[in-house]
Amino acid sequence: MRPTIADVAREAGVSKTAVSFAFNTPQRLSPDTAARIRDVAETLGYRPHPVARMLTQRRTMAVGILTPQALSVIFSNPFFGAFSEGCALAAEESGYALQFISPVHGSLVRAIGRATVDGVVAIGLQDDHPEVEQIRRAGVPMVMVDSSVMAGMSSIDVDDEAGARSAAEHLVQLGHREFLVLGVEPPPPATGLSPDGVTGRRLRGYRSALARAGISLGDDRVLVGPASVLGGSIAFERAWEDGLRPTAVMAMSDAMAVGAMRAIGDRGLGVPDDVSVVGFDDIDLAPHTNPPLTTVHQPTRQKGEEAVRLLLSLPIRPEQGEPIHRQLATHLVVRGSTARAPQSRLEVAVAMD
Amino acid sequence: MRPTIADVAREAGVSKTAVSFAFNTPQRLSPDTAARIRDVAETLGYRPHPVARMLTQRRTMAVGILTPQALSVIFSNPFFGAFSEGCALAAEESGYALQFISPVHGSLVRAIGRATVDGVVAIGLQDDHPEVEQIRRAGVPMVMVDSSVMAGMSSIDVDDEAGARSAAEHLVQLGHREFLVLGVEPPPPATGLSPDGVTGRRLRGYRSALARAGISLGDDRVLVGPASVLGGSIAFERAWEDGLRPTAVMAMSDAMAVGAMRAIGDRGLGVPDDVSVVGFDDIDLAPHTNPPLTTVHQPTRQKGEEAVRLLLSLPIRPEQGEPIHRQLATHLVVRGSTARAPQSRLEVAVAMD
DNA sequence: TACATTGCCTAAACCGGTTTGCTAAACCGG
DNA sequence: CCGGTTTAGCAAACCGGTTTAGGCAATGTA
Repeated sequence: MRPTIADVAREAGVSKTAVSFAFNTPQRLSPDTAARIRDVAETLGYRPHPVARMLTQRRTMAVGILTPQALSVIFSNPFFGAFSEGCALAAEESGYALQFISPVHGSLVRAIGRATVDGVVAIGLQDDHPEVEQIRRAGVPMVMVDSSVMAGMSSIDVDDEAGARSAAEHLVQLGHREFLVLGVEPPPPATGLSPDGVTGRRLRGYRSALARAGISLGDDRVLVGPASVLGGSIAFERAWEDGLRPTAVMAMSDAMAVGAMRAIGDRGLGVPDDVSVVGFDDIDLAPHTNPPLTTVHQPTRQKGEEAVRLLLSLPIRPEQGEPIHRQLATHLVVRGSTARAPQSRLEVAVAMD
Repeated sequence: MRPTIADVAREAGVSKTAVSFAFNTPQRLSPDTAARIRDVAETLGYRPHPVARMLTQRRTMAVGILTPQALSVIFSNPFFGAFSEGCALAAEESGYALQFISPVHGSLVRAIGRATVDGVVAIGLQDDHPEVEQIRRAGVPMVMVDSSVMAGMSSIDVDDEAGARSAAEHLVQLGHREFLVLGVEPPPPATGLSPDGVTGRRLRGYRSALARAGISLGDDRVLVGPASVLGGSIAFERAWEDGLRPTAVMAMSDAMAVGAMRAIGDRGLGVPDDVSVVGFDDIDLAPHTNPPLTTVHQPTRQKGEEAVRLLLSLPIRPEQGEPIHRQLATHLVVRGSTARAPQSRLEVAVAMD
């Protein structure tokens, strides 16, 4: 049986209070009493029970990272890894632990109900997510990342639209006219593509750059899928089977971009000679893909860091104080996966055989 | 103020017990009483306090993943991402949450002391880690992953030695004689390289294959560094500056292998024409690096899954029952980063200019 | 009619700590 | 030697739930 504070008190011949003091405010005890209590505790192998501590102190010293997707889906997404790293950095430097909150049996509300955290960083939650309102009512301080701006909630974002625009401009300048967009699919409970979500914002960026060049991007040229290598290659395959023959692919995640490159290669085409590909995120491995990936850089780690820092600076009572919104910059990084558009569609067709 | 069970009880005109029943064992209440209590709770916005619940039920429904490294270091390691994914899969299917436990101010014991988990999966803990004994005494059920076998502790491992051996054999068959090993550095508190740790086991594998070919691998040809792209390139640079001119690099992590390939490229050499590189792990992106990485595959996700499953099947009292050890297989995956050794050392020297 | 059973609900103890309010002894200057 | 201040430590209340051990009617049984 794990020893409790009462065991230590009995063994040391003092009150529970004294034992508590010995650990938390030793200066309220005579030095030798404190030392004796610590000794007894040590030999008994006593450690204050963290849960009991949380209950009385009314804080957990943990921040939660809430995602609408199952953890088993997102952990190997390098973007999420980098984001978590940033969160961890800021949390650790303030002595906070990190807890991941993901849907329990599909319910985020239930998950948040059983989470023992002092605050929550929510990433990728769509505003039309049916549970946001309930989550907000939970009364936990919260920072939204990569969501649409919500009333009363602080947020951290990046300039998705500008980033996407620069990607599309780059391709337009290279002479491309036939585009395919691979979007990140919102998790199940969402009904569709919110124009204010990340996917919507990036799409707007792509479209505005293309429009300026007189190109209109039909909805049939926008495919969505999970943000993974597999998701990217499946989406490209589907587009191909639908008869689309793009010379340029704009993926909203580097993982999808890599998947697209693979699918393109499987079709016997070359990147960037036959098809150009540009990603989004600029993950650590982007410079080392084959070919090196042209992509929109976003400060992913910094995003995590700032989110947690902002969260920890928030007042305890969420109602108080104005929400703070912060937007970080993005920029295009040109590497080897983009090149001039092939001379004619014919060439592409020939290359296919 | 967050409503408590007492508030609901008062409002509904029943006892706290009744409210508790309404949520946990409604069949002990008349249907309409239960319904009325739930209604009141709903309008008050009551949710049972998770910490209080943990305290009375003596369980947290969470499993901890313990790493000797700071989270801000490992989250963007794709290997760890995949491992976590496996853990998350097994945890989620049993309704458990996942918590990450990393050193607090350098102390793992302190970290484990404040962790509210029902069990721990410890990954990469060296047996000579000064705190293992204390951790064990914490009395939490625990499964060790990628550690040396410890008395009384269940464990999940992969066949590191065989994997490493197959990598070295492959290179020997390609005619290589000059090797460089890039090892994974154990985290700070460890004193040195334990022969029983992962690094030690893999090293043994490399050496045994080389020895069979009459090649001895001196300690000066084994460099260690952090398991990251940067760690790999720095380690290779150091070796090069020390005058080493290997034709084959064996890295104990894919991230390091990628870093080495980059450093090799920076020196004006080509992979695999001038230098062959083989990694370890087979991360998702390994097929998509430039060139595609030859590497030792290990079932990383499965390792996480099995670790959590084993943990959850363990008896509550750690002393009871025989510890279970399980070893998963590894195998070499040959891709494009390895080739026949260059004809002579001279060629390499020429290529340098 | 007396007695056991069942259904519904409660008071109080408990989980393992922290915090508040207080007391008794030691200490202090005058 | 006295009143006032520290110092050292304690008992009890508290955090917010769950669980145990009944209590009280209504129902079933002899």
